[in-house]
Amino acid sequence: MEAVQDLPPGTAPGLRTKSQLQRRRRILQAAAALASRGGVEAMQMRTVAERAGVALGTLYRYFPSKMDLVVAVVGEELDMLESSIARRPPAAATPDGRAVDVLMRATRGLMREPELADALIRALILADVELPFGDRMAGLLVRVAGLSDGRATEEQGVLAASLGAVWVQELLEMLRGRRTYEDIQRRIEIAASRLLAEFPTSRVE
Amino acid sequence: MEAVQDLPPGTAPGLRTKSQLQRRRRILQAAAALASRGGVEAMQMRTVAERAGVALGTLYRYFPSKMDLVVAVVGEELDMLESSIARRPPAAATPDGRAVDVLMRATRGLMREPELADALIRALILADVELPFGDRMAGLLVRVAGLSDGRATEEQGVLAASLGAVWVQELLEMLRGRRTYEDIQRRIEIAASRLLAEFPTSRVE
DNA sequence: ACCGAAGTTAGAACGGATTCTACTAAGTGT
DNA sequence: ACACTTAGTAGAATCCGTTCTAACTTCGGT
Repeated sequence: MEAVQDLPPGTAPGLRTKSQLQRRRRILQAAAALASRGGVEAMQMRTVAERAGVALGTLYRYFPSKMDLVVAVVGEELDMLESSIARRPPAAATPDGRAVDVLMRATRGLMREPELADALIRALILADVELPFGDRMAGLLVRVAGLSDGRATEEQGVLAASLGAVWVQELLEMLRGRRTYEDIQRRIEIAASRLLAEFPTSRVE
Repeated sequence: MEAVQDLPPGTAPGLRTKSQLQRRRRILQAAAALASRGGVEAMQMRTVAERAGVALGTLYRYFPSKMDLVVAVVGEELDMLESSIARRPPAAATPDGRAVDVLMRATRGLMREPELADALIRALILADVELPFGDRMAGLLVRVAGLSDGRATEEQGVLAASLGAVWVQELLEMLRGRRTYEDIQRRIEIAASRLLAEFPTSRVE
């Protein structure tokens, strides 16, 4: 948990050779594939290593713990969400509408692989690691809500983070079978309308 | 072999003899004590059993998994919070003020035993178990916000649950060392003012 | 007082994450 | 090419949650 010196925990900084990048990719791919079947429990470190054609020790060199691995997988998913949003930005007229749009798009994405989603969300919450997940999601929401990109006020940041928290909670409830997609949509809309509607200062469409 | 029907997983229903109640109490106490030191990892099932003067198998008979044990410990903490609130209800004038009051009181309580808090929160979020935690906290907030006790509208429920989600998230951040008590207070106030201020019926200001 | 069911106990056994060891392969500077 | 640090491999070993076993108690009913 401590001595993580220069290995790539997050995205992929100092990987020297090409074969290392490929190893990393193979590992992440194997992990995601396994998780999207049986969930966390199917994604066993031995199995991931084997499936990635890598020794167990090597797997642990790349990802010091199972959590780190899961966090990395989540990071990739987030990348995909962000690029999807860049490709087709939310069109709703109001800030809260756009935020709901993004969150529900992410929800649909996760629902496609419920086992994976379950593993990811739980690991995220558990992680001791530096995970810019909340921050990243909040930043995404702030941006998407159409607020001044660079200079969101603290209040805006707090509100976006709050909406993110609510979303995560609802996802968890869904994974526990206590919410349907429609439930989540309705509830997120309610929360978003309170949290994000008409920001104090600037620009409304 | 299968039909293990009425063992006390949750609170404490059908415990026959007095000695069983005492065993249960000793177990919970040992668990809480251990967790309030080294956190989850210090609260090992073998250690709990030993410290409670009970065989490992017995521990597992009372609490079928570590999670169940943690959930039970949390339940006790919640009991204490609720009775504390009954004893000295929040005095603020507005619904959101009262909610903030309750949440910050709970926060202070948890801060007193950070390791315990950490273990509990994480386990709770992870738990597959039926845990009326979110519901219980949301119900508490609804009640405390001074809304019609029995007949909170769906919207009110959603908003209270949302505030609960935000609070849990902030607690997690605090346990990760990324928030101070003051941070949390400020952020919860911001979220609460949006989520709970001026419920349909009673408008202030 | 006795029987059978359910509760306890000490301890072994199992499974999966993580760590450790001893060894081999690859890359780098000279 | 040569020494050397670094990365990778196979597999044993360790740790902890959980399950299983076999014998011992406790308790309620008769």
